[in-house]
Amino acid sequence: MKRAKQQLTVLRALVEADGPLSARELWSRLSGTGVGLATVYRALQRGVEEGMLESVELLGGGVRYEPKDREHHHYFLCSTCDHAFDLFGCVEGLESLVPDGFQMMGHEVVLLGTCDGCGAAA
Amino acid sequence: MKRAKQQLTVLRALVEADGPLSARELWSRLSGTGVGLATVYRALQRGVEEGMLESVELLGGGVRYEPKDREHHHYFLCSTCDHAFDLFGCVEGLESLVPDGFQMMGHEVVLLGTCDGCGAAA
DNA sequence: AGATAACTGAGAATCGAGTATCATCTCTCC
DNA sequence: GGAGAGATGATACTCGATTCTCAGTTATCT
Repeated sequence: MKRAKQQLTVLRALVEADGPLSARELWSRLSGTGVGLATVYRALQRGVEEGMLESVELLGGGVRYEPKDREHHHYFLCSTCDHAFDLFGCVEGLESLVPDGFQMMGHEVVLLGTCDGCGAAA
Repeated sequence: MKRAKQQLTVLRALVEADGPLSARELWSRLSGTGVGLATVYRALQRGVEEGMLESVELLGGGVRYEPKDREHHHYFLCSTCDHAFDLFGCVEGLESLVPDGFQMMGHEVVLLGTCDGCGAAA
């Protein structure tokens, strides 16, 4: 097995994904390449430090990572396979929800349901 | 210290809160009453089993609990004090984000920023 | 009062996510 | 070819959240 550019392997997998991936999720996609979990974490941490990646937190706990160059977007979280998909576009009317005295700095929208693959299989 | 209805004490604190609380958050609000952390967890678990409570997961990891009888609502998460506040009202246009083949069963909206107290103090 | 079952608090045990360590490997530069 | 720096994989470790265990407490019923 080749050793050297494992971190690139990790970043490439992230760029090719259709949504943010958790460290474990990424690792399981790379099983077969022999990349260690520690290397995945190292690559992610370094990607964030260097500004190429950003971490996102959705419902369900874990932190996920994706390339930083994507425009503003939200996520669809499949309750069956637990995978998060990017959704481009945004919603209106959020400001009207903010109570007096509160300062809104950002927002997060997550749609829940079943994805293409899981819905078809069910 | 009286022993008997500690579980009720826990549930009452949850009903009086202005948003969902995590087990720890709830426990710290009950410090002074002598309620143990295990009792808080037991009360929460039991409340969920009996259908009085529901657990919600927001960004930031932890699970929070709130009474189940509240109407559809969303949350404002204060990045300073990390407390979640209920927001009543909802947003439009979510369906347009759903990709073909995906089935949306629900959605979650979280506004991020600083709450009344934290914003005023800053 | 006495018996019994449910409840409780404290702390130990468990679990998963993420980090640190270390010996080995690979690349680069002489 | 050899030395040194950085990268790597396996694994031990840390940390926080949650659950389990157990002995003592309290409520209920008689």
